[in-house]
Amino acid sequence: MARYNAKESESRWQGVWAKCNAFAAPNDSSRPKSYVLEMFPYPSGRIHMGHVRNYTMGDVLARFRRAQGCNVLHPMGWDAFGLPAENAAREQGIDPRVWTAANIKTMRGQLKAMGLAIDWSREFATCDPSYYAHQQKLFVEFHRAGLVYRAEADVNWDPVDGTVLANEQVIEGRGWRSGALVERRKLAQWFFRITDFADELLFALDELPRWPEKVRLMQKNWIGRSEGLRFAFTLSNGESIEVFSTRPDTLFGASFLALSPEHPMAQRLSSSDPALARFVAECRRLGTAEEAIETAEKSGYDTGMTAQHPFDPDWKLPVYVANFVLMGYGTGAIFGCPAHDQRDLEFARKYGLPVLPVVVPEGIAPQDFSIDRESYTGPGRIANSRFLDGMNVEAAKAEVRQRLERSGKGRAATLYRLRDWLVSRQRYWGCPIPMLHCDACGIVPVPENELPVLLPADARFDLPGNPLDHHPTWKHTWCPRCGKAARRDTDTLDTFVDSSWYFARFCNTAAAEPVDSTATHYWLPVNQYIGGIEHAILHLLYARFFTRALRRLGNVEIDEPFSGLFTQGMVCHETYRDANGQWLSPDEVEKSGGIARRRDTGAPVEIGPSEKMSKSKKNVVAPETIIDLYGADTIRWFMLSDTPPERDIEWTEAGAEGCWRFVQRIYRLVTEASGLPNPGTTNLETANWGGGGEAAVELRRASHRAIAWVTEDLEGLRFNRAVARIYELANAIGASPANIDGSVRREALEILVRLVAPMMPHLAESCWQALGHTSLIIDGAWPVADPDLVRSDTVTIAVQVDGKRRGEITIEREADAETVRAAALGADGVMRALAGRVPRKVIVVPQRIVNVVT
RNA sequence: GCGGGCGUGGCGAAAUCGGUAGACGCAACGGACUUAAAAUCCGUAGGGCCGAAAGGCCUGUGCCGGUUCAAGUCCGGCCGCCCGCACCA
Repeated sequence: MARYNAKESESRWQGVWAKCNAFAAPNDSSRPKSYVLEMFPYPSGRIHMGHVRNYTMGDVLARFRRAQGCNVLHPMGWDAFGLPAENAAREQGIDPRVWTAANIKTMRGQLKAMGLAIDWSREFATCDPSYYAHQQKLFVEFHRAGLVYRAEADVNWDPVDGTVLANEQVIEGRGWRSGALVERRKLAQWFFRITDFADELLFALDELPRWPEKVRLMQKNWIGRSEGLRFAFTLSNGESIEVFSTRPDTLFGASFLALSPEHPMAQRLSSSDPALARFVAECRRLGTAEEAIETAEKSGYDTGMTAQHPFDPDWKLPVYVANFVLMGYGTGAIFGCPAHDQRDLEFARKYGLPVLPVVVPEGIAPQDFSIDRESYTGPGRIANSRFLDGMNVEAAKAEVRQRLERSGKGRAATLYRLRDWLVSRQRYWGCPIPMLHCDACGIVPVPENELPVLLPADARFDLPGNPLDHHPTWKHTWCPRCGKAARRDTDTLDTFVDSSWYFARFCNTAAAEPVDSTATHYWLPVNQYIGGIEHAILHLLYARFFTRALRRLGNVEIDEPFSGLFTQGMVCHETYRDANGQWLSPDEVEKSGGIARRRDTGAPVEIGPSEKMSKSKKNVVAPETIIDLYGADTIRWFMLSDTPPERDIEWTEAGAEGCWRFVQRIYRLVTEASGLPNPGTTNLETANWGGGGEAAVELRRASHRAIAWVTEDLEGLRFNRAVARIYELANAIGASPANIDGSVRREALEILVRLVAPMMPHLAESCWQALGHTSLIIDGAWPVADPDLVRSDTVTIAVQVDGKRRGEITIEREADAETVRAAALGADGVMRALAGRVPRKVIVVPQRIVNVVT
């Protein structure tokens, strides 16, 4: 019996596909287009199981769409700028270009070994000057359009990576990459005006039905839109201070004003008030230790000043500097209404300030309502508020707004949590910012005919700091406006800029312009984007912004880059530790009967929980090892089986073996089938139904049901269910009688092979050939189910007595209710359960169930 | 604290328009083939009870309660786990 030789088959078919350029996508076609994209990889060195899962899912979809007759764009590239290359240069003295190119070479080979249906002619790396040149053009265009600006701001400084970071890149007070505690610094930096699009980016989330709810919600929260009122209080020293509030309806419940310790006025006052200066310094100290924020008690410093209530000049409120007021949000100053804000309440209790409820829940008399430890933030009627009394919250908000606007003290305002995107990085291995600093002319963009600004090839990495900055000559140039000496900007762009438009460049990688509008008009938006949830905010928000910016500049016509988004789960594995608590890798461990031992010494090993594969816990399995052992189809099949794609999957050796057995099983079913008519000569009308006739019909039904189910499951990216359906069909074929009609068996086998093809493409080609075909299965159409075979003429339904299953009946699908009722009452188990009792009621749900109620 | 998601066999999971719970896979067990092993094939299987068997009965989807002829699915209240944001005015 011939075993399937995966290694031979896979390299052979990969060669055949490459030779006929099978996956090259023309930029125009009469076929409908489908753009399938997985998040492109960072060339870290080797592909890992996460990549395998990601690219397998995308590949199944790309091949499925291709079989359905689409012109499919499925490209691959490299997110190739970034710190690891620069760190390698520092640690090993390797040129980042060389390091990156070597990694790409290795990883490209590994991806090709997976048999991905990729148009490799479109491949590029973001570190290619031919890519970043266009990015520099876009930067200059953005600058001209006012979408880029330079500003001095309090920024996040990552002391380990030695660079600033955007807000999105600070996770729990730490740098997203280094994990170092982020410090605040005041620096002049470049920003993208993403806040210009805050409303668009927020509201358009509702028009992305094929995005996960979770991601949309995360983006919504990140943008953090709140509507309210900005208005001023007059202080006892004659100055005025502006606050922002979403609850102007509670203005008569105010009992204090509070400024952020970083507020300019607090800073100024502290210069003549040493006690305040000490308080501000203390807040700053605690502020950076992020763990402290969580538990930090509210505290404040009474400035001794008072503020006039906007509606009553005789009502004076104390003015504090308080540790819980943030300078980075709103105006850095608030009015405190303790009864209706928990933070204000805690503050008021500590300093003995009044707590006056002004919103009273419906049905409670104002005098019966008081606040103890919990503030009240629900709806209700306004009380204790003069002209607002009796109104509901919304009406009171509107009334306060109108009065303050009329008196010129305030105006409606919408605030966002979202900040502009800081894109400067004090690093070498990135896209140079094409800007010059001239003492006479100020900031001057590099003229287009001098682009690209190339990275110097002779940078030194043995000095601390930014290599571009301490390069002896690179930054010195001449100002294109006045001709005098000027300095290049020595910062490079955040690498998230590189990945914010690569999907548009894929549409035409040879275009003279950054974005070919004809090609993007044809291909964009991406029909299905697939990647990890870790980019829910970062990359996906930036790419959405970039697309809108490109549209504003006339480069693209769409608002949203990705009409469908799928976030796949991680790949996990059991963890192992020896008696000393040292982590062990799976290949150092031998398992039998649930007990694990060291392979070398036989010493016992403790099996830990399954966690995301990571080098630190050594629970990694290298994809190339598995491909080498079983082939790409086996690893692909594993990634699709059992676990829903959005959940974390656990890699197990036993599961991989099971997949390998199935590969062999399919091959055996195909190669051991006998009595098959030649391809194209089957005749299902005149098939010989004698002998195994009933079985033949059953097999045809199983085959066509499989088509219907697998098609539906692939449409919904429910790969695990599609896999289960394919197992069922294989089981049905295996269980069918040996003498079954050859035409029927051929039909079943061909359907099986075609359904398997997007998932295990090499095996499918080999089987297709073994079935006598000379064409490639990748050129075959997706099978279509015969509806008459999908639905059978009879149905088997359960019969319940008082809600408990007591029997089942098989009956004509279209039988009327009376017939079903009679059959149900006559069923064995039903008669027994009734034991002569007369049913009170019989509920018949056609084609589903019968329930007999006594 | 706020927001979201999830709790189903030994394990991954199906069943979401309320209608036979556990499809399919992994692991396990029994058997066949084999000198033996591998590979393969057949069979068993939520738990419990009755029965020689065929089969039957009870019970079961985190817990408590409700709606319904019927609840894994809907509603109310708990418990547990995971994720995101976190003093955002």
